[in-house]
Amino acid sequence: MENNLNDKQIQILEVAEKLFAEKGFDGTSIRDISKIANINVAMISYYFGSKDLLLESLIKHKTIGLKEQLLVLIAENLEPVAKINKLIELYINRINCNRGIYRIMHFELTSKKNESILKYFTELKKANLKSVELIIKEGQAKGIFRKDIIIPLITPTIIGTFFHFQMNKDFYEEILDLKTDTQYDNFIKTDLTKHIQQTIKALLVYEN
Amino acid sequence: MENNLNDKQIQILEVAEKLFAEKGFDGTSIRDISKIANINVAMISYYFGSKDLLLESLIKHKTIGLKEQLLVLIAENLEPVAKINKLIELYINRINCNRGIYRIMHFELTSKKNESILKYFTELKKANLKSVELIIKEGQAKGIFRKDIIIPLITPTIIGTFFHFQMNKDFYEEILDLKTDTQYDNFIKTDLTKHIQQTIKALLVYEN
DNA sequence: GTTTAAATTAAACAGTTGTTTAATTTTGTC
DNA sequence: GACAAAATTAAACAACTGTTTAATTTAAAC
Repeated sequence: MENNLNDKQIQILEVAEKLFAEKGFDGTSIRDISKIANINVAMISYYFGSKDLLLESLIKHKTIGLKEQLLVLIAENLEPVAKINKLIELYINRINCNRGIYRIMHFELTSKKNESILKYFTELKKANLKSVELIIKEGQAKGIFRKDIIIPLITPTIIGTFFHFQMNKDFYEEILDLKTDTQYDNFIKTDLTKHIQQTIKALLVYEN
Repeated sequence: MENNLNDKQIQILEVAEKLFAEKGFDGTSIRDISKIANINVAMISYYFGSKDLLLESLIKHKTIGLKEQLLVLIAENLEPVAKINKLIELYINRINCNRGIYRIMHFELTSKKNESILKYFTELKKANLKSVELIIKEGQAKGIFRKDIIIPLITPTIIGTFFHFQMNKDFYEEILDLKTDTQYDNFIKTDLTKHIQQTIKALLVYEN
């Protein structure tokens, strides 16, 4: 919760995020980090206490603000479908801008059983789920969305689709002929986002 | 491709899969493996050459047969929707039975740039995509499926949804009140599978 | 300018890592 | 039972791991 991070600490976190995302938490040594960040190894222990606590700081540093973003969205006066679409955009954009950390969150946190950070995550996920629930129930009350839906399974479809795509970046770049990073980013922002929105809409509104 | 693995080698792979899935590739030492598998450390190098080659053997050992399974499915005489549903079931079942290895595939293989194994995977994915393509185009030809769909994005939705769910097992167990492993497995086999099938069907058949 | 705290450093620490060695045991073949 | 190949072992290897130490430099406060 504390934000007392100086520039040097943030710089270290930046490097750590990049390396953790590239090579995994265990695959990255604090000497790797210190070398690229151009600092002494001891500085990491000095600032963060340990490698584990460094990860904890990193995650907290990168996830603050998400809850607020969701609350703003919910308060907006939008049609249910438009609201869901905006939620999807928000998720994709958020994850896309913080590729590194979200990847770490998925991969490392299932094995690492750091009690403190695990609780933090559960709370984050619960808040997310509550937001999605609110939006969908609003749509259901208005008679626009189906009612035979398991709401907690909506998020896996949104985030899971995006994640699987990101996870297989090289493959989809080849298959979809996305030659540059800009093309790839564009595809995410237009086609992939639309695909997910279309999917969720079809699922929610579909009437047989 | 070679199947000349004796019982002891397979036993080692079994243990390795379990540990890699639990603690990651880098998080698992060959001593961890040898201890649990009740063998000498040197046996791993003796049988597989190195830790990297052990992973390679493991992956190849666990993915043989997938391509054939898909070909059988395609040849079946089924309605397009039924075929897609069966494809989804096949994916989920396959991944569910090999949780460990699929998790490794996603997390480790993006960082490890083992040329040989990466090529193997690309080929596997291409074969998968081709199968999906065949089924969907069949449905399109019959006028049942929409034609404005980016087919390569179907797989991410199927597998991504499932994966994200698996990745957050503890969370969903709590949220959905799944108290035992049997309940959890049951939920996957019924509700989650149905959710994904419903999602894909809505996406493919939906007419606005 | 002196004093005090913070920042930074190189070196050392004790474990662990993947791998190799060389010796020994087990197994199969004749 | 003798021989050769395969399997198994304990020990050693050098490199790397996260962390701590104690000394030194820098910055801030007075």
